[in-house]
Amino acid sequence: MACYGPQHWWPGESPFEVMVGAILTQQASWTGVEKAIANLKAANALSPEGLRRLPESELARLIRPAIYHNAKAKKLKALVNWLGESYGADLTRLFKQDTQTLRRELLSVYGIGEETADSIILYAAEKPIFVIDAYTRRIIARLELVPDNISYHACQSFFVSNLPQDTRMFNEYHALLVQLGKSVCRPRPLHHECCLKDICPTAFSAE
DNA sequence: GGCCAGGACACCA
DNA sequence: TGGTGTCATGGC
Repeated sequence: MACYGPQHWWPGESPFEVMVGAILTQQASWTGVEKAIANLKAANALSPEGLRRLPESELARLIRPAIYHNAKAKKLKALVNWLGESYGADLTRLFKQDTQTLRRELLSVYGIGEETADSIILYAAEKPIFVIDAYTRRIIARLELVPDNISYHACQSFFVSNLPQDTRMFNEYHALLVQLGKSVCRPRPLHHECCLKDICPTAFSAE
């Protein structure tokens, strides 16, 4: 359990940094995302206003290590423009809405899909919602807890119905799933699942 | 040199 | 509505 202890996942220094990271990490490794965020910080542009005043081409150049830089520059521009126009770039105003309203709002923004929206809600707004990513799907499919072709919503419901509604729990559980998912990529036995059972045994008793 | 990583969107049948 | 193409870096 020690090696899978508290993961301190999503190392963003601010909610806005988490939001930017959530978009940059789409189909990308975190190492590239870290470099892109470092570039934004160095350019003093890691803020809603900072990104808004940055030309899209320059923004794309700065986030180049995160791959798909042109597409993601467009998405980040859409995010900060929406934030400015709808919430005066005030994240407190955005996050004080109830979870489902916040989710609908985020999903209306170009470039934010279900996983990205849920990541923002959990890690930036710190509201209890379960993030379903490729690793999570891979693991529960391997464990035959759900059908292979399960939808995002159904997969999310599986965890929500079996876990306490606790932000820290969802945060830690998701982090552990990603760590486990990386292990599952290699031909390694699934004894790691004991870590997840340790946190919430009920999730694994429901088959 | 090839594969793949913490997705989302546009387009088409 | 579901399947497919596109985006397009960097580490291993």
